[in-house]
Amino acid sequence: MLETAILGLLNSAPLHGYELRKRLNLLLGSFRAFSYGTLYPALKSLVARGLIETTEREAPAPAGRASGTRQAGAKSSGKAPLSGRRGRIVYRLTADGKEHLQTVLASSGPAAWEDENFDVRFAFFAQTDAETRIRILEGRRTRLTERLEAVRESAARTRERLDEYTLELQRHGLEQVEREVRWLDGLITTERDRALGRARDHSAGAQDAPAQRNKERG
Amino acid sequence: MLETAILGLLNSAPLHGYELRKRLNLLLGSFRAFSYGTLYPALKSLVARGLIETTEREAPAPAGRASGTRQAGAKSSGKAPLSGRRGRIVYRLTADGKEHLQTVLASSGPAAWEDENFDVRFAFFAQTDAETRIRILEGRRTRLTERLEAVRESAARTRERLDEYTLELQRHGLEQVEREVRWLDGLITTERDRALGRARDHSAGAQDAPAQRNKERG
DNA sequence: TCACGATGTATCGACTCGATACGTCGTGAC
DNA sequence: GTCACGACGTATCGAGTCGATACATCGTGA
Repeated sequence: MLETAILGLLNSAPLHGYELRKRLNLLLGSFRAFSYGTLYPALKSLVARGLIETTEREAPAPAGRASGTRQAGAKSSGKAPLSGRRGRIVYRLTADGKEHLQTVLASSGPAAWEDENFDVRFAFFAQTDAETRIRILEGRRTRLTERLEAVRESAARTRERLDEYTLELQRHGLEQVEREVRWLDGLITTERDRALGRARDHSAGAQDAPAQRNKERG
Repeated sequence: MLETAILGLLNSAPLHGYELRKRLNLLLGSFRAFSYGTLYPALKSLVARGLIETTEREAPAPAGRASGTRQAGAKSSGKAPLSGRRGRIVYRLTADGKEHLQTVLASSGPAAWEDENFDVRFAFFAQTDAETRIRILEGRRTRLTERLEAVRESAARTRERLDEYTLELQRHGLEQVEREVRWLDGLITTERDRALGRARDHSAGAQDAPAQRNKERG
């Protein structure tokens, strides 16, 4: 799923690795944080498969012996030769990459709503059509409800022999998941309303409020 | 941290791998789920370091050639020779293991409140003394507050160029962490009250209510 | 009788993280 | 002036982890 995130970000603008990682971790907020040990191999793989390409703008290396020991002395070549710091490697989507991204963003199978994928898919909902959005949200909701059920049942079978702290940990975990389900409910409702409003009456373009109208649901 | 969880569970009773994993995943609830690919190497390492030992009760292998190809034919040796299914490998804490576990449970350094350790430490709070519990809860709280601050600041610097869904994802992530902080607040309060009550007045043993009195703080 | 699922031990490949290395550049303390 | 420090920037390594899988036993029920 890192790959999808990379493609999604590069779809807006070409970026180099460092910036890519910053935006990635901003995008996913407090959910996940990818490290360079994950990012660079993924970039390499994407290049190898022709989905992205490197465009070495602002590279100070003249030609040949690119990453050699490059003797000191290039320091005096004036400051800011183009505009950036140093030879960064800027990545850009290829035509294949764009196509692949569209395919992925249009998919709404089980893979889209598993733990490790959902937040990335959600982050690019703006590039996903409404039907797919709803299907993914509903799939995610079902997935969480199932898990809730499994944990509850499993806990019911072994309740008596757990100490208070373990119990509290379980209670808190369940509560977090329940809250997540309610969050999804709000999003689904908003999406449905939007879809209906758009279909039924699209002349009065006033109530086009975005998806976070579900703030004050205690 | 898997190791601490294993030692903590084996401190109550000797267990075999399969049962250990079940309890592990019940213990950590919806937080984490360790797989066998993690569990068995960890067990092996613990045995090698002398913190746990195997006691092969209920083993059908007679002697020698223990894990050899064991020809079919042992099937007719009567059902339920002892009580269990098959030769399981039961693990048990050694004296060194008990000592090590006590040392770990008494520690309250930064390692105790990081993401990957906190829930395991919390799950064994019943075996941890009150002072350590409070220190870990407060450390965890500080950690989360710092992260909250960092994400908020980082988001403030780049707010304008994010679409509604990304924004909503961030908002939701922040809210989850805020809720976690409030949960910790409730636990810390409860722990402080308990410590005070125990010190000031320990004759009226009626109000010894456990730690989940913070349910209806919404 | 025999397929299936629960129980049980064990490993492999792929992925990810955190630490680290190496290097450039701007800034501010002294 | 210089030089330490931190931001920027690319890259890899070891350790830990997951999911899938393999293999084997046993009870149950079609």
